[in-house]
Amino acid sequence: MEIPPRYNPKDRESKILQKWLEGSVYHAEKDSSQKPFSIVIPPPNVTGILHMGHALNNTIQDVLIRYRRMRNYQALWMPGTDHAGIATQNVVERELAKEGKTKEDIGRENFLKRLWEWRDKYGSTIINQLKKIGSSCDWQRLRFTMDEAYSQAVGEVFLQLFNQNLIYRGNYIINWCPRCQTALSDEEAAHKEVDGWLYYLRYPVKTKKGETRFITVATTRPETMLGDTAVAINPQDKRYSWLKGSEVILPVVKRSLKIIEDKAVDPEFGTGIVKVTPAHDPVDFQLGKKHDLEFINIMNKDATLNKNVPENFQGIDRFEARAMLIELLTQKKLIEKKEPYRLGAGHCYRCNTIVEPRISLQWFVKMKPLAQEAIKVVEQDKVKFYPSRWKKVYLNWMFNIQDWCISRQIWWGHRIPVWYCQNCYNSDANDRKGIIVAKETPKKCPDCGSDKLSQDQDVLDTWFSSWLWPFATFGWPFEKRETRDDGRRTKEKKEEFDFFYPTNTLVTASEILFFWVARMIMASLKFTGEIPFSDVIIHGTVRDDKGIKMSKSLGNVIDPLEIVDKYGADALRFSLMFLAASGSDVHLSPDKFLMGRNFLNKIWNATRFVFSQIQNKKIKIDKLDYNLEDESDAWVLDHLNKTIAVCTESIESHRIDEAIKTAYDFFWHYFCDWYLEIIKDNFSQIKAKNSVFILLSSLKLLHPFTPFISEEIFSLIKKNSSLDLAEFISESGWPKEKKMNLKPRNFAVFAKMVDTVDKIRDLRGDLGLGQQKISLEIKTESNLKKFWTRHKNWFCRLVNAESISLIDKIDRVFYQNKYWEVNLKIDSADLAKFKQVLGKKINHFASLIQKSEAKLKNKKFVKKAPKDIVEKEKSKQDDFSKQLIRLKNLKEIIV
RNA sequence: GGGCGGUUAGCUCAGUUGGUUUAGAGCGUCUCGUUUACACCGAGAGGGUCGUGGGUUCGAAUCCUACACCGCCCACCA
Repeated sequence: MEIPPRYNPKDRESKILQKWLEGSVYHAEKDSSQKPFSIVIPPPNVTGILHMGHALNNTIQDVLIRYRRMRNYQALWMPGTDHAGIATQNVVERELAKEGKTKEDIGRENFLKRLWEWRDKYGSTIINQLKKIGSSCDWQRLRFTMDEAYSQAVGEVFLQLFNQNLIYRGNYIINWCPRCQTALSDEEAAHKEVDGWLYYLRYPVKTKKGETRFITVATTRPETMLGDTAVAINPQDKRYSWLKGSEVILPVVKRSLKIIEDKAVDPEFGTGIVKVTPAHDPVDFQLGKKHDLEFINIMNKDATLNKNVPENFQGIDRFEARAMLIELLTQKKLIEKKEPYRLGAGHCYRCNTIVEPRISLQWFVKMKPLAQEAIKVVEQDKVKFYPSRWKKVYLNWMFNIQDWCISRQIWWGHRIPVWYCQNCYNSDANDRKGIIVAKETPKKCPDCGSDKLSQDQDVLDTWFSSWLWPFATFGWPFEKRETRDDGRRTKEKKEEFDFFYPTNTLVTASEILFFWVARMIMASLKFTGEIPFSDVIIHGTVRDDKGIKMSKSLGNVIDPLEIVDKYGADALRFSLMFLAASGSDVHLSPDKFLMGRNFLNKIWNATRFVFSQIQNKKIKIDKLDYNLEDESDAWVLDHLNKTIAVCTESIESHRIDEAIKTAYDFFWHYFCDWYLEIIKDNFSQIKAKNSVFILLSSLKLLHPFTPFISEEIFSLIKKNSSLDLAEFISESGWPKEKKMNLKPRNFAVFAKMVDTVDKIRDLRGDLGLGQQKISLEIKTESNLKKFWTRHKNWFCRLVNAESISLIDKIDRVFYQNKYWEVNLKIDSADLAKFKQVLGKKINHFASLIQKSEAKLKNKKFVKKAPKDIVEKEKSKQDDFSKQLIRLKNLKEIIV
């Protein structure tokens, strides 16, 4: 067997991936003999291209899934993509624009055709990328939110909610994106601070006595004044009591404004008088409803001003109109002043355009009734968040939940399953007459019998389909059809659903806690009567090395696929998991991935070493076993056992970074740096088998994190041994602690030996010995002499010594512990330097002793602290004193 | 305005219920090393009054409190 000295992931990963996919290793099915474990993927947008956030999110899920799979669960990771209404439509619209066309030019039907074509061509891009980074989803189950079966679920949910009066249609103020030309939910209009101005406008007033006075109102959006229908003051505000009975005239428009009083007006802010624009401000909208004001919509869909404003403003964009107005009002001396002001403005989460509050006829879901149960399950920890602080955030949002605007004025998505009777439907009426909600196209209006029906033009918010993801992906609802569109019978599907659902863990970023996680909990409880998942892991945001969120528009992204290309998917995954402490943000720079690459190379070379030795010595590895030849075997096994325990416990408690750090540390710093170094010149058959055992155990521990290299080496071991191994490492089981009769004293003594190596190496440095060979004199108790003889060879090699003599009388002690004292015999040394070091150490120990003494002299400490702590302190002090004496002696002798 | 998180070595971060840590890791810096697994390596060094001030305690990086700075989320101050 020829193993090259460098691991080259590029060659191997694609082949391994191929093998996995062909072997259907990641397909899970109902199997009553096994326990289920399931995760649904947060479906990436079909338009998605893998970014670091995806890599982080999916690697965490993959670690959990691979771990469970190895623990012999039926581990199902349900994959799929989201149709991403606005985002996808935008992409195809841009494509059309390149051809000089708009979607209106080609019509709805053709446009949808284009969208499906686009999806078929590019929609699997991100899926292939997920495969490339090793995501072990059950790819046979790939779902899409606009699949036929999935769409059935969406329709069913709309119907149920409508029938239960939880969906209604009405004219309300919503967030309107003038660029996407659709309504948005509150969550989709991200509030961001914007530098702007607070303008103080003067409105003329005709008082009861017929005088003309002025009032001043403050606004950040002067153009909305064209839609003003009132001014409001606080009823307590005596300054303006004179206003009652006067007439306020809206400048430019010359409309008479109502004067209303409302507690909502803060007398402290601005001038204490508010201009009220009921059709273009959420607060004013409420005021308008309350005080029965006139609602004047002044904007078109694209935020140009409409025919309800004076002619010279019609067709002008809102911001241009603002500038024009300011100029005009300035001329008329109707602007008192302007102040710089930071205001919060909603931005479209798809295109970042400032949204416009606008009244329009939309569909809404009543959320309060849905929230009740979803609050309970989280309060009672039936659904748990990791880290737990998100619980509060979730609950706070739930308590203040607002109704959800679900209609979107776009074409790509689930068409709203509503038909209006052209004969008897009246959109202004507050009843449901002439509204037909159905899953199939209805023929006649049930109210009047007319056959003139027209379907709602809008589609549903994308999240209205993704909130069903944990159960709709399994084929819910089950009652309605005999067979599913994938040919499987409904009964089978239902059984499978019962087996895997509720799912176990959801892994997601905090950004979609409200968009998605909260809504899934509500939908699942409502429609399946169960929680969708019991654990929610919320990971951090991926940032660059300056701490700025990675985003394409800022140009500070690191492309995960580039990292895969350069260093391999394993390196990408390893570094991400190593750096991602639970819940905290991940700061990345390209060099962070070197850590992963280097580690892979280390694994590779450890394997190379073990197998080259096995080959050279013609050792046959025919059985996977572990034997204690000497203390080194016990010592390293003990560490392996601890590593397995910690790793397992860490993954179970969602502390993934800790798991990988522990495995890494063991492999590199115990197995490679010590065990392999120790056995190098004593590579016996037992040691060979032990090495293979440890290697295999380590690979299994690492497999969830670095699946490719562990699979590769696993099959390499399989090929080059007579071991009876499973075909894939994922089928070979999770490592168990190997119980052996390990005598504690044996590895305690051995551990001291390891420590002695460290200390002698330090001394070599302190003495400035360079490459000088030394010889050692060791004084130890007689029953440890055999022990020393046994380990002499490797010990000399690791400290660069020629010989060790075991003596009974020692005249100089460079190092001591409770088992032995060591003298270094040297030809020459840098004594000045050493003296300095000794001085430093003497001071160090002196101060430690002082601290320790102070503690022990403190009667309260001795009295109140637990006994073992006090004992420990005493022995510490004892040890320090011994060291101090030794160092002082040494200093005297050596000088 | 409310809430949350952070502040530990030059950088990025661990440090789980206060005492086995004489505050650790990775990267970077410096020194030494090419002894046939690995220079994508090995051996070592330097570097921290754990944001600041109080408090609780025998004992605080760890718990409480106030403050400072940084970041995030929510909210209808026009």
